[in-house]
Amino acid sequence: MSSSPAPAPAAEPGYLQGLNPAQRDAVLTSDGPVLVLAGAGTGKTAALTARLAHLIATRRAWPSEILAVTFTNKAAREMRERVGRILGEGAEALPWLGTFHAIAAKMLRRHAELVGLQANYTILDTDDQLRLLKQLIVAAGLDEKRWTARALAGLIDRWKNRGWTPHEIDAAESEAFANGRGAELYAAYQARLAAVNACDFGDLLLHMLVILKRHRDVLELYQQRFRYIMVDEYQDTNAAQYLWLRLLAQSHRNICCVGDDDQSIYSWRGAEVANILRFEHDFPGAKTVRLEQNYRSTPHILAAASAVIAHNDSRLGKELWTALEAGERIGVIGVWDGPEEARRVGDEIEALRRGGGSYDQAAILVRAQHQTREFEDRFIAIGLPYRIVGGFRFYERAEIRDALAYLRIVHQPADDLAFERIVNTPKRGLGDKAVARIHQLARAERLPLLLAAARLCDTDELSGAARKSLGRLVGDVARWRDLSSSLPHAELCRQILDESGYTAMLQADRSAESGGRLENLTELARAMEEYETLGGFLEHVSLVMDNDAAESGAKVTIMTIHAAKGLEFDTVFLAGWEEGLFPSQRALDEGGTKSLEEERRLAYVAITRARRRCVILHAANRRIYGQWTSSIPSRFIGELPDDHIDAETTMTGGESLWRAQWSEQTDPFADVGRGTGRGPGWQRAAALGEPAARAGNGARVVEVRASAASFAAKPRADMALGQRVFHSKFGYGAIRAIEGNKLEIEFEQAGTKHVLDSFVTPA
DNA sequence: TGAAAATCTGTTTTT
DNA sequence: CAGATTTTCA
Repeated sequence: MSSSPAPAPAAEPGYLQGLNPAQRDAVLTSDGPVLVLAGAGTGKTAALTARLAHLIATRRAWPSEILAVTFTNKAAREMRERVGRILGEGAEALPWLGTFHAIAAKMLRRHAELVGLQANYTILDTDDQLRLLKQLIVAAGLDEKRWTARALAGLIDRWKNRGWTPHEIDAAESEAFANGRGAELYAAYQARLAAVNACDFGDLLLHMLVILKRHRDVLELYQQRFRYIMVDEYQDTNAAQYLWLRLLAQSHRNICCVGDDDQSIYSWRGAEVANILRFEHDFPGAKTVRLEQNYRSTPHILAAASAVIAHNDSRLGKELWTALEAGERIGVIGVWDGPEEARRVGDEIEALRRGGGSYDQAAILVRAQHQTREFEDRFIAIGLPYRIVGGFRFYERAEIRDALAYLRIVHQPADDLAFERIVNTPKRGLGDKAVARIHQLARAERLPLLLAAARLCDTDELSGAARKSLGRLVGDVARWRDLSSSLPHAELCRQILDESGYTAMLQADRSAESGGRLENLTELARAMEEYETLGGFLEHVSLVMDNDAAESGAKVTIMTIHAAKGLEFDTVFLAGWEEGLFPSQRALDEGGTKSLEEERRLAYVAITRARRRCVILHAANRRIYGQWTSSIPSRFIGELPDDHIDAETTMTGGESLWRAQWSEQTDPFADVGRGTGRGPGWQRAAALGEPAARAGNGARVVEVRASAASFAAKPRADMALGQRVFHSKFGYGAIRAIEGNKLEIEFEQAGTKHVLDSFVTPA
């Protein structure tokens, strides 16, 4: 930092300065297996980074001889930057620092042929994967409603996480899908993937695992190369990753795993806490280092978090301590309902702001993504700047995926899924029958769809128009492929979008969103400019799905607890601590103790994100799938020690039970809602005139009084001639005529349409 | 064939 | 309740 020379005792390298004895131990124990148990906020990343720097600075290994694995792209990026800062330039070239998936993808490009792929294989996203599985399920003569693609995808993913190839699935496992046909479908799926030269996420790891197992020479190559192996977030590794590491570490045995069993929150994704619990057994002679001094949180926060996690049984056990001042107790606030929760948090944040705090020092952490909505609504209303992490991702938008499909088919002609996606987008008169023909020929001749399509154009099987249109598409793709070697790919992308008619299609679309879509495509082409090759860009897209586009300005962060792992904020609001929401109903229903313990670890992660202040909220009533439900505070709140909390219940919240009881009895229509699971908030909704309140049979509640016929034809009170309205698809418009509940609306963009009143809102 | 209406379905968490 | 999917109608 300072420009003055380092003080006298600095015979030691800079990267050790500021490290405590335990951290030093972790850094300097370079050889042999090491397990670093790093509690929350104990300077794990600092130690890990210093260790990496140490290995390089002392010439124990070249940067290219170190395998450093992280779980997120963000963590990898951060580590690269920090090592770079310590070592100056040169560390930029840490070729084997990255996520498991990115590293596996890189290796697999080199050895693809060993598992029947070509080096330019496509990495499928979830959408493509589901589409493919659906086709297979239908082809197998199964009812796709009973046996969903989603379920099969989940199952196959689990198998891959465990490192099992199709023939390793035993009958009992296979039983889990379609009466024992699981393994058969898994095998068919893998065959299809190979045929279209593609693999899914799980395959990146599994294929490489298979290669390392079967090909001694490849294994030895990497065993020799990686003198040192470092793994971050070891508690989150799955079986396949574990087997991978064990194979690679065999020769040099210099493996250092950093993790915290109390922060293991990804078992649903195949992570096995057991990996960290049995490290010493797997690597005999392993040294264990515990990082227990916490630099992040106040004693109150730490004590509360420790008390909660102490309720878990299977732990390695750590005792965190801090030298910081006591600070504020944890706030526990009970409110009436979701909207009040959002209002309350908004108020608190504004108060913080008035007290000189900045918005970006505060975060709201939720259990499930849908909880963000309540806050978003409120913050829009009061104009509080916020940012939601996660949720809709750029590369998942339809127009982006369409554009990518065009690029994919140009890059990799066997990519049938990409072909299917674009063959009639934009519309070019190639309907079901034409596509079916192509499929037919492809299957018969064992050709990729694109080639089959080309072949089909030479026959007279298709009608004139379809044939001409298909011929044009096939020709275009061929031309774009030629162009791809000479044209910068961002330019190629723009050209493809124009020439395919995609841009024109969006321009012709007068709906409210089309403008944004065009902008997204411009942005896509711009993003491509940062990549050397088309293949490199496509790989980036599939591997780096994160969307933290450098948001500028001070904003409050709203995100899930999972997304918050590894982050810290001065003030943290933990919303929705109610039974059924957190811990989630699902964890309570299935999974038993194991998943409850995982929920508790999630609670631990949540609390330990806070530096100075942590506020936990719970609401007495919440609307779930549009139904009001009353709820009780989370058991985790009960596990917080009294000495470290300040509990506060708002008047309305405190009344909740009484009020619920009372209104159920006196409400004249109570029987309407009885047995439908509707909570006490129901008549609140009705009283406010929300048209959404419905009885269990789907009829409007008001209908109890009015006859169905008269109600159905009754025009909405808020709709009058000339009224300006908004339609989610057509945008803004004005009512030209009203006929019962049917409206004739002249839209500003989309022209005149006939629409039911329930589809528009007053603007 | 496409758009509008009815019907279904689902809620953790993500590389 | 909202988004996706399926069915219906012009």
